[in-house]
Amino acid sequence: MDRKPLNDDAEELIKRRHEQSSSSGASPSFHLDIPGAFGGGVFGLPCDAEKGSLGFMDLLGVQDYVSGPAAYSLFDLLQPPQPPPLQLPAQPPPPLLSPASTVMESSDAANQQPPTPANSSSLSPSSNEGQTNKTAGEEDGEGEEEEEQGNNQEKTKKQLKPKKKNQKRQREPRFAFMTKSDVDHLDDGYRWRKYGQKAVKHSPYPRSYYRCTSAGCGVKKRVERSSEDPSIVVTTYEGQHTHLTPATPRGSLGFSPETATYGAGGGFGLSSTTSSFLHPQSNFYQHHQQHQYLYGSAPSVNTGSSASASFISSSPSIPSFNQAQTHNFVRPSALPRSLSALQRDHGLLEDIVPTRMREEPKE
DNA sequence: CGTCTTTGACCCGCGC
DNA sequence: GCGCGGGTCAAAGACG
Repeated sequence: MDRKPLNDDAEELIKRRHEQSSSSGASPSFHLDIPGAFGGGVFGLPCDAEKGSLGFMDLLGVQDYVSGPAAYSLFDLLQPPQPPPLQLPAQPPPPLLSPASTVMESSDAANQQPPTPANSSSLSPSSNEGQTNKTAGEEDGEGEEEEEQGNNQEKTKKQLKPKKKNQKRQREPRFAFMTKSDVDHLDDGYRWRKYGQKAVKHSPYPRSYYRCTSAGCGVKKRVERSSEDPSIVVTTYEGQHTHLTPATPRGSLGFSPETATYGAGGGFGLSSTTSSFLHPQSNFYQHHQQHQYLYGSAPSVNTGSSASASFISSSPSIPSFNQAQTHNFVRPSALPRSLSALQRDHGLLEDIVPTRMREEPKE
């Protein structure tokens, strides 16, 4: 499937920005203390969405950040309180809930596409991207299915897919978040199969590649530990889940789609009922308790718990998970400050998070 | 027995 | 054109 490195247009943009602003210094890291975060919601977004004042939205904010001080694109997008999509979880719920800093793909951001919750499956960036490359089913998500079916044999040889050279492959929307944890692979409720591991150039820690095991679901995620701060795990999700719940309630959360609200938002669902979905038994829950999530953009919300997480996203899809929260979210008064951790990260973050983003927003 | 992880090889895009 | 790095495949092994 996707073979293209993280070089989407967006990414390039990001990189450019990154270069441009590569200077900076350090920014204070965000620590979001979300009280119910881990106990209550999937991503720490407890039922009270509120707490959220920052949650996902923050991410969005970041996005803007990336795109430019100009605006809160995602924010705007999300603004209209949309009915919580209760259906497809488009985005994989990152173990943490509140994304702190998100970097959206510039292209998307620019387009400001409203996140379509329901469309999770089609997360298409509706705009152009989708068509451009995705044509023949090269996509991760749906495309994969086709490939698998039809090309299995051919594939045997390993990726032979003739791809059009002219077209650059577009990657699915991606978003990354950082978590402070001892565990690399956080259980986010979905089932993932590890399909590769690679050494990361600037990091002593390898990067692991996972794919959602659900049939037809091409969501992928990469997990990498920050070289600078081994305690930080950077997880990048790519694509949107085409199924409601974790593929198989096998080990993770054994909840059914119907009950899982977390899926509602498209992944990060933070619906008010979210809390119900976390079972104390679930690994997820445990993780929350054990890990700290760093929120890059979060101004201090805080409250009680000590969870910190940073979120970075480079995809338009992200919004999807926001939606759930959309109705409750509050526009962060302040842009994401900076992710100290991110700044240091040289791995995925580099690709995904523009330096600028990591820095303090300067106006 | 089925599923998942590990691991080496291969392919691709990009920079030089 | 070449080399590098990233991403993916798939066989083999490990595990429950």
